[in-house]
Amino acid sequence: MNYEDAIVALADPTRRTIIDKLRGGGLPVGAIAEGLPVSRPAVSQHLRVLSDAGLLHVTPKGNKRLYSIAPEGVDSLRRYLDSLWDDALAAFARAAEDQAKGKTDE
Amino acid sequence: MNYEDAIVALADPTRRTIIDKLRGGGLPVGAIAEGLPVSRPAVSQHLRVLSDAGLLHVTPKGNKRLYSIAPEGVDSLRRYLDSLWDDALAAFARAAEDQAKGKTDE
DNA sequence: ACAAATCGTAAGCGATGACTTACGGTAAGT
DNA sequence: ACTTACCGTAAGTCATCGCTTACGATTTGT
Repeated sequence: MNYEDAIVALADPTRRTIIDKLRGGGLPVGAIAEGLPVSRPAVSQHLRVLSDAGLLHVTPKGNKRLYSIAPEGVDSLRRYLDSLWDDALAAFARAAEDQAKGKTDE
Repeated sequence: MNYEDAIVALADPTRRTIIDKLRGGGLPVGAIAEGLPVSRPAVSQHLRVLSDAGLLHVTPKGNKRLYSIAPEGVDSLRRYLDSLWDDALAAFARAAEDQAKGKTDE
């Protein structure tokens, strides 16, 4: 999906700890909220943001709702950073080369 | 450095367009602000945030100041997402396996 | 059928953040 | 030396965001 929503979603520290809790696998809302310093509705709101950003999958399981990390969402961000990484390295190499050629001014 | 500051810095759309402008190489503040819908001081503030996050290098060049992307900062975020990507894939595979084994409930 | 559990949503509040204008400071040009 | 260009910082304003409490909906258990 669009990496822009994903990066905004991951900018919040509470949402990152939620994501970290889901690294081992899917969890219902109650288990996610357990131990967190915020209320359960707050967690629900965070889960909404993460889902809208394409970072989470939701599977209704009877009474509960299982949230799990969506690999595709993570991958969209990964690809953005990879392209940024490539360009940054290329620009850095070019700058170093210019520096070696004595192009300190211009 | 710490990927947390980096992800917060990249969450802002204006800061992302600034980063995009620097993909080709270092630029002074004036050139960066040119064409942007915000004032030059606003750009300066954004550059400060990006620098503090370890995403930019600053090289004073006489009158001007050249800002360029710091590959190390981008890499810190890349590593975080790679680890998240690995865990997400593993959890996904495990969930698919459990599903195949008929563990739909429990 | 009734009670309890699980969860999402609405409304309201306080804090953070992005922006503007105004100003000061340093380097380059004449 | 004086002016101009380039840039960072301070102060203040306005919108956005994360949080809480209160409530409603749906599902499970008795």
